[in-house]
This record gives sequence, C-alpha cells and structure tokens, in this order.
Amino acid sequence: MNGLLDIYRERDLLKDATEGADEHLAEASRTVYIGFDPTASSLHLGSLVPIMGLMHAQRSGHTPIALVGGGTGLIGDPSGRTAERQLLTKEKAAENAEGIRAQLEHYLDFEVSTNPAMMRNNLDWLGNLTFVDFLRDIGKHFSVNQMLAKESVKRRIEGDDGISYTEFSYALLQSYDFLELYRRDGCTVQMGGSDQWGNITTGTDLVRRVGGGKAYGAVFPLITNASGTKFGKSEGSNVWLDPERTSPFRFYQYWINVEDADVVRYLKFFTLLSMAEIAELEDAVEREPHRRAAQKALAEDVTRRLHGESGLSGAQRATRALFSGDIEGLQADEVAEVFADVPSSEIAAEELGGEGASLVDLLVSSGLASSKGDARRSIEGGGVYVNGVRADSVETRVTMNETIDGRFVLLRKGKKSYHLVAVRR
RNA sequence: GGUGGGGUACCGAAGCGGUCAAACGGGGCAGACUGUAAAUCUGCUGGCAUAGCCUUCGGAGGUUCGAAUCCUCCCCCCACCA
Repeated sequence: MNGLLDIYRERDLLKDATEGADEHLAEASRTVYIGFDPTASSLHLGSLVPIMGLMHAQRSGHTPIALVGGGTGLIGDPSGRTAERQLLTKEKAAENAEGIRAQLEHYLDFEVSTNPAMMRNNLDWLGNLTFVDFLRDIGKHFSVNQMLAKESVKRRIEGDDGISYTEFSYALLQSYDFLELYRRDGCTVQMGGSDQWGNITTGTDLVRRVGGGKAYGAVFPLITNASGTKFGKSEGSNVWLDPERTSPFRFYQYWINVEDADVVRYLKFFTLLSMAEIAELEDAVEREPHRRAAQKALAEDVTRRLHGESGLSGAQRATRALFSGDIEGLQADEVAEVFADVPSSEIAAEELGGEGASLVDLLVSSGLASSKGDARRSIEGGGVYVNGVRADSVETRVTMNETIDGRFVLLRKGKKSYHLVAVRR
C-alpha cells in the first residue's frame, strides 16, 4: 500500500516526518491537521503547499482539518512593532475564517460523506483558557531545558534579536492545539512548513504525555526560487488566492512567468498531474524551452483549480490579446472584455478635452507610478506605452484622440504592467 | 540597576562640521538581448513647479555662517554583568 508520505516523497513535498508516521498513515484512514494564520481574509501562495498537502491527504482517504489560529494569531510575532497591536476581534477572526474556508473549498471537499474536510478555530479553546489553568495543565509538561534546545529557540537566543516570552510560549499554545484536536476529533497527525518542525514535535510530545496517545508529524520543504527571490511574490506584493486581491489574470501570469529552473518542481508541488505527465513536460522544457509548454500547463492547472474554467479562459483571452495580438485592432467592447481583469480607473471625459491630461498625471493616478518623478523617469527610460505605442516625451498629453472609440485609454509600464483608464461621460 | 556598543534612505552598511539627497552592496523599477525565462549589460531608485526649491540621517532642544556629523536631555535596541 502506498502511504501518503510516499506520495509526498514522489513529489518532493516531504522534508521530514516523525518516527512511525509512514506506517501510521499507510495503515488506515487518519485525521490530519495543518494550521493557517487568519490575519487576513485571504490566503496567499505561501499557504499553497500546505493546502496541497491537505488535498493529497484527503484524496488518499484521510480526513483533513484546517485549523485557523484565531487565538494564536493574536499574539503572533510581537517584534518590530511600534504601533499598538490591533487584536483581532472574535467577529473579525470568524469572518477571516469564513473567507479562508471559501478558498479551501476549491481544494478540499467539505461535503463528501466518508472523510469530509473540517475547519477548526483555536479561539474556541484558547479564548477561555486562563493562565493558571494553562500553567497547571500544559506548562507543567514542558521542560524549559528541552525548549531551549529547540533549533528555532536556540537560533534566536544565540542571535542578536533575542526572543520574547510571548514567542517563547508560542510552541506551547500550538502544542495545546494539537492536544485539543486529538481529543475532539481524533486527530493524530500535524503537518506544516519545515519552520514548524519544532512546534510540531513539541505537540506530538504533549499528546503522548497528556493525551496518552501516539501522535505524528510531517513537514513540507520551504519553497524557494532558483534565482533566490521570494516565492509567491509578484512585483513585491503577495499573490493572493482571493480574486479581489489578485485577479485571475495576474494569478495566471504569475505561473506563466515561472522560470525554467523552477517549473518542474512547481508542477510536482502545485498540480495533480501524474509523474509521467510531468516527466513529459520536463522533457519539453529541455527540448523546446521557447514554447514554455510546462509553464502553460502549470498556469492552466493551478488557475483552473482556484478560479474555475471561466476564470482561466478570461485570463487566457487577456493574455493572448496582450502578448500576441495587437490591441490597436480591438473594438472597444473587446477591450472591455479582455481587460476586465486588469486594474482600471475612471477619468472624466472633460479632462481629456482640449489639451487633454498629462501622461505623467495619469501614470500617478493609475498607480503605475508612485510619484510624478517616478512617472517621468519611467517615460525617460522608454518604459511607458499609451495604447501600445511608446511615449517619447514627458510632455506627452492624452486627449480624446488617443482613446479607443472614445471609451478607453490603455496604459502600460514595462512589459507586464497594464492599466485601463475608462472615460466617464 | 551597572558597564559597554548601537539607532542613517525598502534592507544591510559607509559617512563623523561644509564638496551629503548622503559612498557601496542587496532588493525594486525600466531599457537592451530573449522565450512574457534565466544569466548578462545599461539607466533610474525622497518629493515637487526638475539647470531651482522643499523635506530627510531615533526624538526634542542647543552651539555654529553652516550639523547625519559637536553639546544637552529624552526614547528605543543589543551584549555582558547584577
């Protein structure tokens, strides 16, 4: 029997696992959990590996639990803050949990009768926990000596930054989560990113000591880029799963732009394509890299899963129009449709009358430039296009003559940043 | 509480009375080359009314013709000691 961990291994998704986890997961259907941080109402790409981990687990017959840290999220990382830390209200935490659940539904099945996915919020038990109870029931079972030996703690103590008591205690709270899930849902396995290894093993210890049962842990590798930049960031900001925050078009583009050196690993991580299919794509990267078959397959699969067939086709239409066709030939209606996904703003028709509006101002108001100076520098560097035509002067003004059917002006900065200005009458 | 070392632009890090909007590296943005890739090369990277002006070097005062640089007080961080 092929266990869950073998599936992870095959896809390079397993960094480490506790003793006996292999057999435990191969023998029978188990309940496994991963924690997600609910500081925002949306997850981003950093959570995609754990999500895929749960997805594989459910597909192999296990019951996945997504735990949102409504309680632990409150104390998270206290360093580097000067402003008063705004505590999440219970309502806000619940609201964020709802948003996260909606996103997880694209990956996990909450309805299936045999092993439906579940959501839990640790605020349910941490919220009522008193400090004294915590010290008596949980703290008692931890040895400070052992905790100091944990890699994550040791590094902080030896480093220049030190570690606060709050953060030091974080591992205990996370361990307590595991214990609660073990008691409530019979959960025996916790998974997470490799940075969670210390917290996870601390949890398995607690379950053994207090719960009297066996518990296991497994961690996924940290995802890196071949070029050393941060995975999951596009132009410096997070790529979100929420279409309101990251449009399907941008999401699709993120994957299309994955470099050759990463694409095969990402196919293993983020799609369910078989190893044979991936091997074929790997071969294609080798033989005819310019076709970028692997990037396209990756972008297609990942976008379809999250944004559905219509989200995918919209993204592809926009991509075709932007990168292979010339937009000059498009009708206004087509422009509107194709760029539905692209950031847009409005401008009053009067502003384009007569002399028109200055391109510099438009770049600033559209957000393509952060200041007028920035806008000027971009134009001087030859990186700004109006309706696909390079702007050659910082004095350029945009008038009604430049609009597409009097309805739109398409601004572009560099190769990939677009902004559609709609004319309001 | 004591002693010592620090707080400089997105990050790291120079500068230690004028030539400082502040070296250098990283990151970011743009251009060239390409395959919407990587690597490489080039330019830019506080704001504005851009040959000029304004606001920045933890905070507030002060000395000086002139301060990131000197003085005073305060705040914060780190290490060691208690």
